[in-house]
Amino acid sequence: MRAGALRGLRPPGGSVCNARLAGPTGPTERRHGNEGRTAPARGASGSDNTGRDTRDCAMAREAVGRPAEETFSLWKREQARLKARVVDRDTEAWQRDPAFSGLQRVGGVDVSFVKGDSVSACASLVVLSYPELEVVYEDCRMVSLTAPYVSGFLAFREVPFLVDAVRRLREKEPCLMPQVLLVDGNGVLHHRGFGVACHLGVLTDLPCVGVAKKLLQVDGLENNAQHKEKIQLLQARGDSFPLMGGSGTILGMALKSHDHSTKPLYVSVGHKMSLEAAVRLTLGCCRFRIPEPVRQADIRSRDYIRRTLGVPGPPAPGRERNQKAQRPKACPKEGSEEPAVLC
DNA sequence: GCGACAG
DNA sequence: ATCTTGTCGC
Repeated sequence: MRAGALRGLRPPGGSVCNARLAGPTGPTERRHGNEGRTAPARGASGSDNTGRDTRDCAMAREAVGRPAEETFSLWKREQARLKARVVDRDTEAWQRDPAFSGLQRVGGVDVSFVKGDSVSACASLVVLSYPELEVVYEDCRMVSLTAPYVSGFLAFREVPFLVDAVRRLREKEPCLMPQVLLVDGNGVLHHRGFGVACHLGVLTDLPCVGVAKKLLQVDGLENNAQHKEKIQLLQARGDSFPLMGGSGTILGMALKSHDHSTKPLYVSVGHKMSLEAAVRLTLGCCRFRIPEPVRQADIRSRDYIRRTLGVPGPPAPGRERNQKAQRPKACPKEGSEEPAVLC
């Protein structure tokens, strides 16, 4: 990688012992459709389903167990409140341009996990030049998740750390602020029309696109035989078909992003962008099946975890990898081959 | 008991 | 998300 252009690398953050957001669950939980199911338990050894383990270690880990029903009420209210701020049309000039001229920086975010742990994770934000798709900024940071994964509420688990990353970028390298973010997950293709891509978009005020690897089965959408037939009809990179919800609204598009990929991507509007532009941009960012910004965020966050856990050395002092060129350049060298992505 | 389930 | 070896293909 071009170390000279990378910034924002940080030592692992202190593992703050956050209090759990939601208390242990009672046996009277009610579930609605496919939503709101608890993530698979990952107890060290024989895990009992009595909810005991979350009690015993309530101070140490969290993000396990099912939140109280009251928490879901709060989360739903918050989603409804923020949903009113979503803009589902193009707001920037480059979005209307066939070649996206004017677009220079595309961001990608992701959260990767430490294998046997549902709390420790690495949140990453990368910025790539467009259309070169070269990484010009990287920020990986260890975080302690406080909320468990519950389908329909992914944002409450991951978004706070992604907003933090955007804030750090805004403070330290505002010139590298991406003009759009590709998010691993859905936008308006969601139980309540407000997925993680919308959530992050509203909180950062950045255009966002939701890119999911699997179909979220909501509003009548099903990964059934008919859906699979449509997928098989996708011939070449760029082929797509609309995902129409029960109300007749188009919630997103299934997109074949690579000539040799069987599974499509599920693209939906996050914020400040039309579905048409979202699909076109996603395709413009694909060297492989996964859009490069999201792919790089994923690769780098996993590498960060591997390096952080793999090197037994002192976790605190011996940090700082080869930070060759600290300054990527607010002013790249004359005649440099650096893509012109700066302000 | 089995299956479903954005990440 | 993560657990996992080889395997098929460019």
